[in-house]
Amino acid sequence: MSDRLTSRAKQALETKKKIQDAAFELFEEYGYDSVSMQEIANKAGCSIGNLYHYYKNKDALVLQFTDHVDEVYQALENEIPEDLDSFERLRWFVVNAISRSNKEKAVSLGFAHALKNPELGTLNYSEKRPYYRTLRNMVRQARADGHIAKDNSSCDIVRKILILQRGILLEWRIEEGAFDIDPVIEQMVNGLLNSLKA
Amino acid sequence: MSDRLTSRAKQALETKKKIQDAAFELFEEYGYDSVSMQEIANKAGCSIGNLYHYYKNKDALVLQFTDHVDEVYQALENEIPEDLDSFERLRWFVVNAISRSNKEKAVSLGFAHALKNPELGTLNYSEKRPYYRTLRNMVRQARADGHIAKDNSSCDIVRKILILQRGILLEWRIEEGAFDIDPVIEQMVNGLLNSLKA
Amino acid sequence: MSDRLTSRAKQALETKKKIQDAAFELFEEYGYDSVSMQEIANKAGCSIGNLYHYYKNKDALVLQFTDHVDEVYQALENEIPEDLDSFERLRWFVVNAISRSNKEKAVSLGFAHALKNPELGTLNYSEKRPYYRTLRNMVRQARADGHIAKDNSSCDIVRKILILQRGILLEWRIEEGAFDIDPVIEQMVNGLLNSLKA
Amino acid sequence: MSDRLTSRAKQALETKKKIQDAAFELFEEYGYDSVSMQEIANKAGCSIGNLYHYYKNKDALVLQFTDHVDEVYQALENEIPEDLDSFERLRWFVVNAISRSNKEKAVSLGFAHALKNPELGTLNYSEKRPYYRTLRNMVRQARADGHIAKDNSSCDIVRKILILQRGILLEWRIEEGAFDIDPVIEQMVNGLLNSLKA
DNA sequence: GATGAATGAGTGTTCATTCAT
DNA sequence: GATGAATGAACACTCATTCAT
Repeated sequence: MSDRLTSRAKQALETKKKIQDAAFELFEEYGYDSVSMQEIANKAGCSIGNLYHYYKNKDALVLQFTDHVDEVYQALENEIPEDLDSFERLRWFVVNAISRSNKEKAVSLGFAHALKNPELGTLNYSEKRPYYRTLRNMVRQARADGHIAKDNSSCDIVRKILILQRGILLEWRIEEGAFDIDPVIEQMVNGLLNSLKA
Repeated sequence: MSDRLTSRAKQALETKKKIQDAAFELFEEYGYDSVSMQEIANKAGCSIGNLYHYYKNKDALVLQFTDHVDEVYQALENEIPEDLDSFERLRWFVVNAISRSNKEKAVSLGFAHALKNPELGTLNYSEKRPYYRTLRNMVRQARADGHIAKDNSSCDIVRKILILQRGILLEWRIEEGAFDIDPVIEQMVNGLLNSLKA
Repeated sequence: MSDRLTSRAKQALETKKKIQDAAFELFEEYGYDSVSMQEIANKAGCSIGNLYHYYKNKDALVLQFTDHVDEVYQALENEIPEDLDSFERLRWFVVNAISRSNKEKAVSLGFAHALKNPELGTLNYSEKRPYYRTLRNMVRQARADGHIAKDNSSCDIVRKILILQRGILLEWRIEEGAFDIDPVIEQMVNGLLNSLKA
Repeated sequence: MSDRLTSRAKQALETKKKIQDAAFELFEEYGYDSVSMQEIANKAGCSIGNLYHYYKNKDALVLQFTDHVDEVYQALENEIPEDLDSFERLRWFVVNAISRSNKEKAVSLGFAHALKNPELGTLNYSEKRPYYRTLRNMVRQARADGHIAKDNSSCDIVRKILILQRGILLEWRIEEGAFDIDPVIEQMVNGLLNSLKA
């Protein structure tokens, strides 16, 4: 009996995974709006009804990706090399956050989704979003430590970093990856942060 | 007789204007995809059929805005102060192009539309787009005149400028205009161009 | 004054002719259903409103062609050579009626229209339609004169003639004129009439 | 369990049948173009959406009928009595093909559809259409066996047969079945074939 | 005589979602 | 757990027709 349940549970997990993957790939290729639940079901090899067994609605399907976004950044925060000063920590974090935004399926899909659905406010600045809070704290620390000129408010600096990040990700989407992204990130982040230096 | 004709023509122009305005405002607020022809007709105070009397289809309604985009930039090119050197010309043009992108209905709606419909490739880099060509020529000139370090290719520089422009416009859209955009443009463009200096 | 009216009247006739021709050519090429009033107006070089000035509605536009159909047959009746006996008169009339059906724009368009709009009953047999009456009278006469076997009712014979006529016209439409129609008419009519001979 | 599945499947089949019948009857009565999907749904007693669950689009609804046309003729070919000579085989086949064209829903609806949509070329002569190929082969055989006068090419003969077939079917449609079709078929086919005899 | 702006019901089609099985 | 039949509102778009000018 328990064996059977286990195999059931296993199958359920597998099905959920299949749906997840199918949805991700289709959203990635055609965009949220252009993919129908039927198509996801077909690709996942299950019925429409089953889709709704695992996800309340279509939005829930895409939210599972965007929900991981903050986890990605939080993981990154823990990877910051210990021996850097607050300014170098900020530089390291920003460069790697942008780079990873681009490499992590979850983040890049979340970004694409947010672009197409601005009314959801997914990208809006909010002190509650862990990523924004982290960024702001790091900027504040660097500023407090005298690395950054005082005529730049931390709020403005965070905004400029976000502008850079989004500009790069957007360009990457537009040009469909037709350039070498890491040097561009490095150069532009350095350009920005150096221009803020005390 | 001529008065009568005029009054008919006038009314027609007014109706077209009403449709134009209604479409623009609805697209601006809810995005192209989320606005139906019925809603535009309602807001314009006319029938759906009349919408199609003036515009071949929904796309034609949005294209009337986006088609003017390059004209806006071309007009700007003619406004560049005469007495600047090639580097200052570039700086002036980029700062004002971004600023105007944001103020001109046509450009900002075109940008929003392009974000939602990346498959149209409206924003893709192409030597044929006058704006991109102008930008590239100005960068080349500044580079040829020795204002820009040779380790930056003009292609890369144009890309970085576009990244900045799009990042700023996107942030402005996301935050719904909740910050002072002109200083941000000025500072970030300066930051970028200074970092490229020879 | 009378000159002006005359020129007005002339212009009116010309406009009507233009509309007629435009409608005919478009119906001929694309079929009644696929041609819109707007397209006819464009081709005729006038406004939609003017179309309705001359014709009550779209049906009236096509009916002007079909209304001429009976005139065509009646004209033909008067052309029958005088010196033939009643059987030969019938043969002559049927052969020429079919041939002319195919050559006269009015008839061939009327036929096409009737095929596409069977619900109008345009082709239905009716003692009132002059063509059918003429045909029937000629058959009766030939039968009365002993040229036709009595086991064929005139009603049946008329039907067989119509079957032949319509079959040929239809084939001609289907194959878009890709065969020599007159010999086919001659041979098939002869084949039919000979098989009816007393 | 299997009962339950069966009942679901049964119901689905019934619904599909209902849609099929509703579509057929409406197309038959009013013609393809004049029947809307809404009307079919109403008559079938289901929603429009469900129509599209079973059929990709309106065309698919009519094609299910017309697609079977050649099968009907092929089945007929296999029914030809064995002991006939090539001329009698031809006569048998033609008489029965016409008769069956009229009795088989598929063929008669296909014919009606083709009449209304000549641009589709459904009825056009083509060596690829099995029915035309069969007909041609039988004519050739009869001709080779000396049953048919050499001054008639097989191509011409096939055309004449088709003219007869279509003329009869068309007349039957026009007169809405108001005559006894089988004797007419028999007599006219005999009349034609006898007139071709060597 | 002539214009064309305006109407609005109608078309085929899509799709997220529900629910009986 | 899983199915897929069923829903129906919504969409972009068409077009014969009217009527003020």
